Amino acid sequence: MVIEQQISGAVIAGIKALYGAEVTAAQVQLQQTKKEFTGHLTLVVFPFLRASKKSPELTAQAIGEYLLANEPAVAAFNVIKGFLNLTVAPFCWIALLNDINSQPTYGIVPVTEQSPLVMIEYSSPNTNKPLHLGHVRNNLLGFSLAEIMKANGNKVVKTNIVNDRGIHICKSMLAWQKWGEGVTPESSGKKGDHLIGDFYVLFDKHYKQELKELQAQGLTDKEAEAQSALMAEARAMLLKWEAGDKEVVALWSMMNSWVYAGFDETYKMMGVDFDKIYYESQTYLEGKGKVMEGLEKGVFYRREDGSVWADLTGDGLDEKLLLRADGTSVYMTQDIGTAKLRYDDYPINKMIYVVGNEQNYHFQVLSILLDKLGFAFGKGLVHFSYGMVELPEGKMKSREGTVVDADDLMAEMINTAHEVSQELGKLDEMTPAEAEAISRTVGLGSLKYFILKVDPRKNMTFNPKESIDFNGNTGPFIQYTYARICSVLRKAAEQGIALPEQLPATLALSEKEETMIQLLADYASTVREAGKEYSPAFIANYIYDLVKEYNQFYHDFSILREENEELKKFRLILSANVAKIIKSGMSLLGIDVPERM
RNA sequence: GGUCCCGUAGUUCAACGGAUAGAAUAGAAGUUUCCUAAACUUUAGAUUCGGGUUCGAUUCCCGGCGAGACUACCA
Repeated sequence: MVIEQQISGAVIAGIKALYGAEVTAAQVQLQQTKKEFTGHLTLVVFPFLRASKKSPELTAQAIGEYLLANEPAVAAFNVIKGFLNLTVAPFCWIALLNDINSQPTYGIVPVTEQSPLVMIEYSSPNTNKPLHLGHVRNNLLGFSLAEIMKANGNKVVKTNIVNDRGIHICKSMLAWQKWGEGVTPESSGKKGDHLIGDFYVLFDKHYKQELKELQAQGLTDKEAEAQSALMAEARAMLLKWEAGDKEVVALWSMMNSWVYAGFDETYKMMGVDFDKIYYESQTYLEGKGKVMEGLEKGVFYRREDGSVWADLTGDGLDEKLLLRADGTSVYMTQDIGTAKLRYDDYPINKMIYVVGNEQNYHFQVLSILLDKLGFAFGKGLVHFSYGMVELPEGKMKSREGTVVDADDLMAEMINTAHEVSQELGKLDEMTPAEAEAISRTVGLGSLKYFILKVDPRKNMTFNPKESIDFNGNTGPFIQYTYARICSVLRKAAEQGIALPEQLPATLALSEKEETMIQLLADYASTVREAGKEYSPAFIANYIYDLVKEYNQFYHDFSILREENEELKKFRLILSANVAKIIKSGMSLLGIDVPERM
């Protein structure tokens, strides 16, 4: 914030004047003063002891006196051990609030023609099963990250690479042909992605059964797998698909279209979207050319069996297969191909992959390979690696049926929100449509905030049995505060109170009010930080702090009953700006805030 | 075996190397003549262990213990 920079500059000048030493801005540690102490900002003086050659207390005292005499923004100071607590002059706070109030998009850096272009890949589902809790974290993080990058002045292209080909898809197709021919999403009343997922499970069930029977005949596990007729059929189908067999491709297209319709519904409910979707079926042959190029340049090498490899032992990694002996691509080859396609399509300055941390190794390798192949962006690619969502009993396992389905989860959250709202009597004066909308906003807000407030890199635990809280550090708590501020502002408008654009600098504020302004101003640096660290959690935790502080403020001061008109207007403007920041910050998380609830 | 992550109140999460490690929940006790009580106030409770670097370590380094991921000619 502005005041901080100003004082920071004064400190640098002060050290020079007092001790003749040059210090960098990085050495000036200005942090918010802890609640137990008097002051707004605290300077840690330990880094300056070498220059001052005095005790921490004396050094702090000297710097404090210098600032008091030379920096008008500093109104008072006190020294505790090596910490110099500074009190900022009241007029600065009013000026700061006036500044924030004059900017409808405070803290947001505008995107211009010259802004760098960031491509963010996220979601990237398989078309053989519906989205689950892990995808929910991916989607929410990806969408929020895109919003945060935009807020930091980047052009953003959101992209999704759909894994729509391969043996797993064939399994669903085969199961449908064998045990469900004629069934459609309409006839079954199921969402397309769920229907296909069911067939995938059905295949697995029959396959397991077959293996069991083969093993009963005395075959080993491996022999049984090799002899499985079902698996052989699936493989045959994949070959037909790759050969462009009309019937197989037609079936594949039809079933995929069901899945996409299902996914679209889920994405819509979740509130996420994409600017450009790539399909693996259209890109999986790309990359081969690049690998051959690398082979010619001598970056890669060919083994006797014809397979192509990259030797990464020089980078501390292993050898990596890029083309099978039969010349077909693997995952890595495809990622090289899609990278090339994307850079052909867009002038990308930075590429961010939102992919779980189980693929850390893959992206480490990809980065090196792209770099070796001469892609300028290779080294700079960002693998936004997020942790797993675990259940109390451990990792989600589809085989054990412990997967939490995304659609079910969202429906349940909305349902719970409805029940809680009803119990609290919040829905009494609403039409069914309004009640529905509020339940949805609150239920989804609760889920989104629950996931986004956690440091993305860390694994997190989700307990489906204990539904997500609506009290405390939660989405609804923030939404509620927002709605309440809206209500106060509505009442003020009804009373005909007109708010001025600028507040007079002479207004005397309490400590609490100054703290609120300080907190508000921090929004800008929080957004910067979140962009730099790729962490929506910073935004979430900041908003919570702001809201918690505001709630106490709200209770301590009766805004509308304040008799001093100037003060009343100040508090209304402060409240309006808190609401503005809440709305802005929550939108960076992809969470709606209702004006009434 | 190798590489990489992680370990903080009962639980879920915080803490650029900075002051007495913060919140929320669950527990105990309170606050509705008052702008929305999904709120507020009080209370009790934690850094896996052992070294090192530092004025100062939850944070950085080394080692032990514990949990997880990766180490596929799957994607």
